[in-house]
Amino acid sequence: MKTELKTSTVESLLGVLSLRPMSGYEMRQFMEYSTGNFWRESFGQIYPALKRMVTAGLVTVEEQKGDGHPAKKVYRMTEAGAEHLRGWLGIAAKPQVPRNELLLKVFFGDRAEAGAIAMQVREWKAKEEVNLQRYERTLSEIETKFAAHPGMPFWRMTARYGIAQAKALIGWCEATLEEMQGVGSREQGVESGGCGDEC
Amino acid sequence: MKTELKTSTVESLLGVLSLRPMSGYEMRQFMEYSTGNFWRESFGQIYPALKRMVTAGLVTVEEQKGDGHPAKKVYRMTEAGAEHLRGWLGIAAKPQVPRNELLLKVFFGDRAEAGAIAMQVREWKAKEEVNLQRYERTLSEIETKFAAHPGMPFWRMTARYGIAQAKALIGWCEATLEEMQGVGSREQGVESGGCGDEC
DNA sequence: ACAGCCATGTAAACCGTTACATGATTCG
DNA sequence: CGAATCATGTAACGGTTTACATGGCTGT
Repeated sequence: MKTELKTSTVESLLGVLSLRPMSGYEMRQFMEYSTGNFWRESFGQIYPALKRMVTAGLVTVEEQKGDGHPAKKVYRMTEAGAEHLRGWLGIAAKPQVPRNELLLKVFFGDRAEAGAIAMQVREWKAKEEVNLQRYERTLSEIETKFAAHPGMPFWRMTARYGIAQAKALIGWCEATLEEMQGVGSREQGVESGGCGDEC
Repeated sequence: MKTELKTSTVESLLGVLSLRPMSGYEMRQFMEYSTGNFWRESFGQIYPALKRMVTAGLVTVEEQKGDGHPAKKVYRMTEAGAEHLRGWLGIAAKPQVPRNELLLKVFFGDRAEAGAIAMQVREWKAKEEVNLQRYERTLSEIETKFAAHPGMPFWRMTARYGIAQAKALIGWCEATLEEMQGVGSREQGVESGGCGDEC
């Protein structure tokens, strides 16, 4: 029934518009502080997408000018848009190609200068600890400020996801750092990159 | 000192070549079963990158033909290549833009058909459980088959990362599913996508 | 014979960010 | 008056996947 979906820019914008009518500029701002930890769109994606969405009848536009601000185009989701969003919410998310540069560096850790990888793991741990605190603040903010909103339980779930993930990563960093104490990548000996006959 | 790095295709190939000389085809195969869970490259990236790497003096090529197989180009890392790899391993990994489509759907969960999101969380949990088992098999395989390899401790760390992550996600899925029992997205009432004045 | 793997490469399409261009308003 | 923010849009660039083109060898 649906033609193959390749990306979710349109759907993420519909999701935001399902909360209230907004301009493209506001949509980006909204995403930045709400879904910013797991989804964001840039203007280069948003404006062309909105144009297509109008053509497809998923949204309507209304220009607001002359009320003090610069001209603003307010988009409003149509019933067709709501249906499109519902349909998208019902189908499984496409699995994403995994790419984790830090893990790649860890994997080749014995090729690195001694201590180089451990330092990065420490830095990453510090960053995740900051993230964890932020997620926890976000969680309590969601619970207090949007207690009455029907979306609140779902927003809370996404915040808890961040918390669970951050905690797991911090734990992994600690275990990894402990193990790296006894390993010592390429202190001596392994000097040539020319590759002997290991493997 | 280093000119700005934009991507890590070249470095990932150097990492693989630091283990032993290989053809482009073999590099992809190797990545698929070793770093496949957090890093992979496609032929469309690999072959052009190898060409550039030869020009830059990071690797040398040697054509092997007439030994039964189709012609094969075996690449070997140079000392300059090893140095480049070491340099890259020493600098911090660029933070990646987060994109998690499932979380985006959870966030807009109250706009979905009742049960639609819960079903996806269940499916995701099942998938992560399969992953977890796979990571655990990988871990014991690494420990037994490569016990003597200097890279082993690092490979083991990446496997443990997968295990830690999978466990955290399974836990989150369970908590989320339990909570969704009491929520019930848009059973009745919220019919219009036209957006009232919530928010 | 045909499928499937080995092996290399190119071209097109797509996705996405960043920079640029423009201009109004607001606040210090 | 200048900087920051509001606001919309386009162009260029770069990264990545997918499909295509080619062909030999291996096993059933």
